[in-house]
Amino acid sequence: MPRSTRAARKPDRPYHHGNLRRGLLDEALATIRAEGVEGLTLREIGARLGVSRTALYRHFADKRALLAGVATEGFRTLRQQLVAAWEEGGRGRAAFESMGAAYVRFAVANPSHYRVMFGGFVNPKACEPELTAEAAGAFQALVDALAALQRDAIVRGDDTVKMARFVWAVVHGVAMLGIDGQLPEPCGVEELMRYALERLRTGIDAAERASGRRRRH
Amino acid sequence: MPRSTRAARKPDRPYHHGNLRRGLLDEALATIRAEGVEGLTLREIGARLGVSRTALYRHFADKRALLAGVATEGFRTLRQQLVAAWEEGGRGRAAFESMGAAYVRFAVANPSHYRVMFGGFVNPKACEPELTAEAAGAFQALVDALAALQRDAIVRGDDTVKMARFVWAVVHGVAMLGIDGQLPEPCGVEELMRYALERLRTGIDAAERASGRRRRH
DNA sequence: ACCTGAACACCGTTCAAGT
DNA sequence: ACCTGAACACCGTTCAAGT
Repeated sequence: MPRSTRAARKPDRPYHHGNLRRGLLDEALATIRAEGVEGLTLREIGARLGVSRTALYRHFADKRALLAGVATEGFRTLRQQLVAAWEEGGRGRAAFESMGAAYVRFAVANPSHYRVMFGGFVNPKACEPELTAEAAGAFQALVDALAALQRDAIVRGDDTVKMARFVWAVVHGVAMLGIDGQLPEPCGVEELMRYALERLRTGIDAAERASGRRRRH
Repeated sequence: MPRSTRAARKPDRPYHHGNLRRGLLDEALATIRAEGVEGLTLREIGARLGVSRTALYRHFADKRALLAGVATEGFRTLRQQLVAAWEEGGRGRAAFESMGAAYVRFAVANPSHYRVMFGGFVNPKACEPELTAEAAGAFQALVDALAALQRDAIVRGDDTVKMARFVWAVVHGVAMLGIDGQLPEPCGVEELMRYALERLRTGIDAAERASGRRRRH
């Protein structure tokens, strides 16, 4: 009876499944979220979608390519959350720190997904251009924000990319240790992030630079 | 003919292989180093040691336990290199920065080993007490050094563990990004580490604290 | 105590065949 | 074009049996 909803469309495609690629990515992410990367099997996600276990190979070269797809979407979501934090925070220093908090929050809220993005399951050699582009996009959000702060002389005038990589390393380090369970109370991931932002601030403030220069001579 | 070298010992142990546990750990690490963690198979390391592929289960509960053993030895080596850098550097601020460099150098020189230690292959729940202890020992080297710097009023008087975790996050973040190939030139892992140490310094110097306080009011 | 060999239940991937 | 089903070469792990 719901046949009528299809009547207006093109002639029945006997095998379709709407968008199998989309379904595979969603199901893979759901499984990873629930059981971790090591719990992901192509056979089970095929079964869960009511599809042969080899149907996947029409949409992905192999399992690694599927994981690369999951990682790609992770970088996209991360970038969106970073940009949202930056803009909603008012594009100033407070907004920048809000970005850092958002970064760590994403990682802690999606530990398995984050691990797919950074755990070495996908190598960033040029093989996956979409993944490379999306990862670069997320990093660019950080660079853009930092450049804006530099324009207003809020942070040091160092090489922007270098400074951005440093900030990235800090939040990535906090996130990774948190995910690994290496930050038991007291001083869990949230308190450490708060502290890291404080230390980061006095480490990159433009005002600090002048007084640092003066003291050193 | 080399039978005589065994004559002086206890009666022949027909199955021995010296210390199979030791051999398994060495062979596992060699394989991981050469082919990555995902290239490690119990069958092959058994074959390489001229031993049945189930002999391993006399010494390790399962594959995870073997990996935990490899990780444990990684933390031991890391601690030794950190302590060596600290002591040979003269136990001062320069020595502390030398420790940071040694940390990143270890990770970059042994990427696959480092990933076994931090890649989520072993979970730090109380299941592996030896691993937990060795990881804590490596971290303690950092805490001890920081405490010494605090005693000489070289760095801020903040909670030592919190400060140590922050420094750990920084070097861990730099190391991880470097291993993942996320730090292409310019500004590779070495230059970033140099920059990170600079920013870290003006972030934790005791002198900075006073001037920071003054400026804020 | 330590090791073996066969067996079990799984896996990713290939490929000829179907619609 | 897209999907299937059988088959292949692998895997970690168990367990009764050997010495």
